[in-house]
Amino acid sequence: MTRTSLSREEVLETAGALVRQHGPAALTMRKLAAELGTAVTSIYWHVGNRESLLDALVERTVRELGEIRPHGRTPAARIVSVATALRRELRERPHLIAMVHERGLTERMFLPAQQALVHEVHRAGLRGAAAARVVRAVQFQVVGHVLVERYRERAPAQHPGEDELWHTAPAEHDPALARALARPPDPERLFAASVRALVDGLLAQPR
Amino acid sequence: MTRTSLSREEVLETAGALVRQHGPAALTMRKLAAELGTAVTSIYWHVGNRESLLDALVERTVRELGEIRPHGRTPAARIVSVATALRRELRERPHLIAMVHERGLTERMFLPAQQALVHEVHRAGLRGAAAARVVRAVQFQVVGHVLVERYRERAPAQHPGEDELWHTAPAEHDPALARALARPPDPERLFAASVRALVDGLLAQPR
DNA sequence: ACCTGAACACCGTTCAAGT
DNA sequence: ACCTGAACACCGTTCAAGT
Repeated sequence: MTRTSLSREEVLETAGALVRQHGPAALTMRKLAAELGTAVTSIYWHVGNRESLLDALVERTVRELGEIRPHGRTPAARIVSVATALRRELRERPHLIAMVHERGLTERMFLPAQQALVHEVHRAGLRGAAAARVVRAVQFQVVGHVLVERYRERAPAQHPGEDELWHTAPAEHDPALARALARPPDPERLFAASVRALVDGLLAQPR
Repeated sequence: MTRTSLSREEVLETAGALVRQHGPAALTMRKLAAELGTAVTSIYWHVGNRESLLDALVERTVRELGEIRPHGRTPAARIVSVATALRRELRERPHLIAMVHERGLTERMFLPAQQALVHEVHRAGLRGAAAARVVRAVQFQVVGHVLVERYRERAPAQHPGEDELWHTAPAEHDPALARALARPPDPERLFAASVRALVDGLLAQPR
């Protein structure tokens, strides 16, 4: 059983599918070769080695990140809409962030959202270093939040029997607070509220 | 050359040192055995396997996390001081966060700071779900920020020749903004400003 | 230009055998 | 109770040999 000749494109395609489904750790050269129906060593001819294969994969995924169109009336609302859109883009590619960071492409990944943010922050009347600060703060906030969210999702059981631990200090006298903290957070709402607060706070700060 | 009999304690100690210096990926059972001067298989008798060795390491590090004492005058300042202290604790254990998350111990790691935060948020006059939201938002903010910071530090070159990419849109007419964004951010100051803005925004939100 | 299998140096883990 | 080496199934990568 022979197969049509292998191409770099096909290697990337198949590797990408494996990463999307099972994460980068599950991408072994041998499994990839099996999937492709070739000898392991053929892959090396096309993509060099595992590391540069992943590099190429990340490159391509980053390029895929769509342009971001803000919407909303107030400057704050428009900035929040950019954050929300960025979060969605990142969550659609669950393995991207970590891979991007490991390769030093964080700034590059930030770009589409950054341009939109710069525009909106400018519209909000901020200039220079103050404007840059807002842009950066929002970027860090979004990426950080998505990272924590993803970690929490992958995590098993979470909070092993820590209900008891809550019965301390002020939480005792505020059962609604204790209950709220015992429940797992709703990341979507938490994200919206946090970004909103961050942006409000930043725009209110002295310049 | 024989050695005094191995103990679980000694295995954890040595493994911990290796992880602190070179990260969890560098901890191989064989290197650890070499370090300890025993056969690889001896380790298995004491700690089961690599995974439970790492579990134990994380357990112990989480327990090490110190209590957090807020300071400052205003409620906002005190909450920010908790965030800052938590950030410091986490940065002192650079490999902890990822390992904690992978093991579903996020909530546990949050605990010391959480208790302090609950107390301060209560003092600020918040109750119930609104208080919980502030606590969670600050926790996510801190952990997320530290994660992004760490990724950036480990990253190589960062922003490969993207100065040009900046010469677009509004940045063109605001050279101070363009310059500020071209420079790598100062994470310490960015963190302080972000947390401050977040807390201000949260405390100002309608309840 | 492209593909191959053999071989090397590394992993984590199991197991029967030692004391 | 504790330690050992041999062995197994996996890695990524190199290389000489094929077409």
